[in-house]
Amino acid sequence: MRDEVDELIEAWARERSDLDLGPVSVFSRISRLAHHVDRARRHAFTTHDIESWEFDVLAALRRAGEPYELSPGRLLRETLVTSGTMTNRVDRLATRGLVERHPDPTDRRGVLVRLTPEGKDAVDGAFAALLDAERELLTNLSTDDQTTLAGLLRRLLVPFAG
Amino acid sequence: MRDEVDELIEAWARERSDLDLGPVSVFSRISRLAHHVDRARRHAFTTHDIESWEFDVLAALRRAGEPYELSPGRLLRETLVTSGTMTNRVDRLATRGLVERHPDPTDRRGVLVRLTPEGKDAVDGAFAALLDAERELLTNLSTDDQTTLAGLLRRLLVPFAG
DNA sequence: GTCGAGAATCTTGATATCAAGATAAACCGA
DNA sequence: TCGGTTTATCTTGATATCAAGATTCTCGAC
Repeated sequence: MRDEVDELIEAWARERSDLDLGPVSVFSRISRLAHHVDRARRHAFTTHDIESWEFDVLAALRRAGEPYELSPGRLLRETLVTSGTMTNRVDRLATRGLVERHPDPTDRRGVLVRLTPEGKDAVDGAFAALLDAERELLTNLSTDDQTTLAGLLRRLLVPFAG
Repeated sequence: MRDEVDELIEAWARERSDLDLGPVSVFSRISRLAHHVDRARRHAFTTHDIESWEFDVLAALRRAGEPYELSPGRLLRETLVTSGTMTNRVDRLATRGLVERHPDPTDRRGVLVRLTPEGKDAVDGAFAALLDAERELLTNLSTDDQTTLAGLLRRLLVPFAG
């Protein structure tokens, strides 16, 4: 079965038979998959009246466990955005009542962002919907294939750790 | 070897042992890899005074082959952006002299975007740099592993074709 | 031929993001 | 305890993107 990237690579091969296009077969697929999955995710969240960026923040707080509290700095490292973006996100989530800002008792420069009960309900509902949608996308792969794939992706991701 | 997503999944498992987190192990890695690769790509392009979005458009024209000409509609489907975005991109590339707009002789609604010689040089140089950078990221994988990975990713991507 | 549905492109307005800089507090060596 | 460096957060200004709508043209049915 052919995909969009097969065509892309054939086109390149016609024009530049001198190049090794191996990297393209991996990274073009990763980029394009990320784009499509992003759309699917956004769609899964519409039912739950939540946006992808909101989920990313709420989920980081949720999986941190009780008392569902992290600093903005920690949140921006978890979600791969810049500090300005995180300030803006927390502002808007606080306006919606899904998180609250509290002063960090151990560091007067610091702030702790805490999930409200409403935020916890929202993220739990959205996460269930997200898992359902993503499972749907995996139907073409056996459980073993999924494990293999996750393992190979991990090996690409390790160098970016920390 | 552990990666960022292993920690993310362990955190979720601590909080929600009732959920099957299989999909996360695949799609979280794909999203995060896309983000990191995007940064690496941007960095590879800085030397060539070109931006990622510029490369995406120029590359689509380049691999189309002589006369390096595609419609805006075709370009936006290749690069997964909306029509407003493509209008803006072509405007800026034309200002830089890397592409030219020509009327489509067979359809008076239509336009053809054509690569200039400067645009061709720019994209060929940038592509070489991109392949080098991406090859670097693949050093942890054998050729066989890369083939396996590309094959598994293809099976995820096929449903999005068309 | 004419009309209406659909297609191709561009325009507009709103928005989220980033990079760089500002501010304030903690830390640490002398 | 003082001063300089680092850390944490927020602010600012510029920019790229998207969604929705406007415009212009094509094409087939009748």
